[in-house]
Amino acid sequence: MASDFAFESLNPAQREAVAAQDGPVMILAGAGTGKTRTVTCRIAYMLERKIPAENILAVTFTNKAAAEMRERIAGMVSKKAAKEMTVCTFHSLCVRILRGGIDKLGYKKNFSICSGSDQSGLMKRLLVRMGGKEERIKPEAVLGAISKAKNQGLDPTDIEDDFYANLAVAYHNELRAQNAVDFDDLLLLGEQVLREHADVREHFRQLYRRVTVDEFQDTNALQMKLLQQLVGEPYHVCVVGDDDQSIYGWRGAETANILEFERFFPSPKVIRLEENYRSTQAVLHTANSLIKHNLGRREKALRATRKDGEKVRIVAMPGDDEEAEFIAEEILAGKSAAGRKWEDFAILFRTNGQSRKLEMALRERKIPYRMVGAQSFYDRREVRDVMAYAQLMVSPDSDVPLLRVINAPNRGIGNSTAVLATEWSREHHESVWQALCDPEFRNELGGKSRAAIEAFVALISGARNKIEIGGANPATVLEELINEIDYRPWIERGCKTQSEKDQRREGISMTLDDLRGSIAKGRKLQRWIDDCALASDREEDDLERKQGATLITLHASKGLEFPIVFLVGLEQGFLPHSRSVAEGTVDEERRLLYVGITRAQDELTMSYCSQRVRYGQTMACEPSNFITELDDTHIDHTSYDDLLGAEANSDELDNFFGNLRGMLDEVD
DNA sequence: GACTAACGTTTTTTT
DNA sequence: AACGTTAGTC
Repeated sequence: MASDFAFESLNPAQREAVAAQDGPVMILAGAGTGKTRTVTCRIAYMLERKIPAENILAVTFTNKAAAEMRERIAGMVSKKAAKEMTVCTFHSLCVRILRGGIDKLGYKKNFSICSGSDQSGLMKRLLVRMGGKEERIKPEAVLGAISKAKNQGLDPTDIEDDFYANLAVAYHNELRAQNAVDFDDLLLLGEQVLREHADVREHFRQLYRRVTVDEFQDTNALQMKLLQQLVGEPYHVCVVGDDDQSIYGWRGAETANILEFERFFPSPKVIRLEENYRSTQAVLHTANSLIKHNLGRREKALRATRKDGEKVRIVAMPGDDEEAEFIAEEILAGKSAAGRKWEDFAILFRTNGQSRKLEMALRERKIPYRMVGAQSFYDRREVRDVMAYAQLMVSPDSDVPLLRVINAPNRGIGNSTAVLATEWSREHHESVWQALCDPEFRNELGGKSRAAIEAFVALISGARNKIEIGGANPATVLEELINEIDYRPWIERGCKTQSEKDQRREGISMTLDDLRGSIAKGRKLQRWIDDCALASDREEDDLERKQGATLITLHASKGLEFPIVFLVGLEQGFLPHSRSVAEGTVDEERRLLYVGITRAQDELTMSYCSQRVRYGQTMACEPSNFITELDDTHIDHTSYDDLLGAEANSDELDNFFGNLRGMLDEVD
């Protein structure tokens, strides 16, 4: 037997999971049952058994989760082994597969990945071209429909709405012409190349002999197909998940994958982890009483290993201002009275828009906090622009980045010229870049535009030559280019506040530094661009560096835990969200709340408001129906007013609520 | 083509 | 309330 680094600290079910190394394995791991620990131990044990690290693949849901898992394994076994394993998302796995074999599908190997605002920009142009502008269709709506179809394994031309189907075709052709793919194409083409090319398939099956898939409840039909291609006999595949925590149905996730796993991978060993180590009995009981209301789930007996603990509080708030103030004061009080760290507190909400008042309340009290989510770093304008220039260094024929920066900063190539160039490129079946280089096209233009275009072409070509012919460091070349075009002054001119300016400047330098670091590690420019496109993860370093209370959406909170949790906005329309009510997906909202509740280790406070400001207007709110579904055994129902009255005797709080009243009066 | 002012829209969740 | 888009002006 191996030197059991962890065996003795595991419970019997966890031990069984670690020991079950061969053939298909399904681990059904309820919230807080030590899932990550079990999975990392299981992989560490593989390494212990001298399975070569390069044969191990672990697929996670986010890049951050991948980094974490790798780190934890590194802590248990050798750093070297952890480095040699493949731990990544389905999407980055597919990039890996496609960088080697996409030419088999008729793409050039230097394909680019179109994501985020570039994708919306492309769709927006298509809407204009195809006359969908009058109907005020949102590009994101079309992209969403296309994405959904692709992930369900449908052809986008099958989309019900004819106009959408046409747009889907145009969108696909456009990407195809640019040798570009979107996120969904990565999976689609990855699966296709494995399915159609036995040599590629065998290569990867030989390479990844041991596959683990985390957060399996969030995989969709397409990812399941991919997994089937990737895993051959004798099916050393392990999936880990919890159907109660499936919250990505809107992205095509199918809990059916959990139920159907055994159909694809015969007679799997099924192991249940049901002992919850995270939460108090009060929290867990409350969570269980809620999730019970979902039909068609795998019944689970989640057992608390901890004592009852503090009662769960449900607080009725007059409005969202009071809610924010109350929580901020609670954090302040909890920090000093109970000796908690800022990091012990988390505030969970349904939509990103709900964070603003909370942020303000925290900032007023100088409570440090970190916002997880919100706008992705990589979708910030200046970052996108810099990356677009980087991409032009690699492949100037990519229209999307080219059109993005053709006039950023302003260089005298306005919209009308850009449209002319695009049309010319379409007529001549070439890229926009090629059109710009074409003397015939230039002759069509006025002298001013022509000179501007010639300068632009010279700029990009010059930079490309420095890298390709001169062998210069791409990071240096890009930095010089950014300086040469006076990008910084231009972007700063559009800023209203100083902090905005600082932010932009920081974004630019962080991007350039990141590239420099990546190049220093010996990576190619293309690789860096790929990593950025896939890492829609937030500023990871920033996240780890920054200390403080956590503000986070319910979705992003999955997999995390906090000693003290505030869950706000339990109102009809927010939780469940009105859209989910309309679409008949309230079950998923219930799971979302379940995920939120089970994040709490020691204390949980949920709140709802009678009114809330939306679109600058005050609106009345009803308490969420979910509240009535909860079992009250461990719940303390109170209201803002109750707490005001009850705490009136306490000196330190007296002041606070006095102040609060004062503020309210001012508002009124 | 660039800049400004008025207008209208917005808020689900993310690889 | 705040942001992005659009129309109108120089």
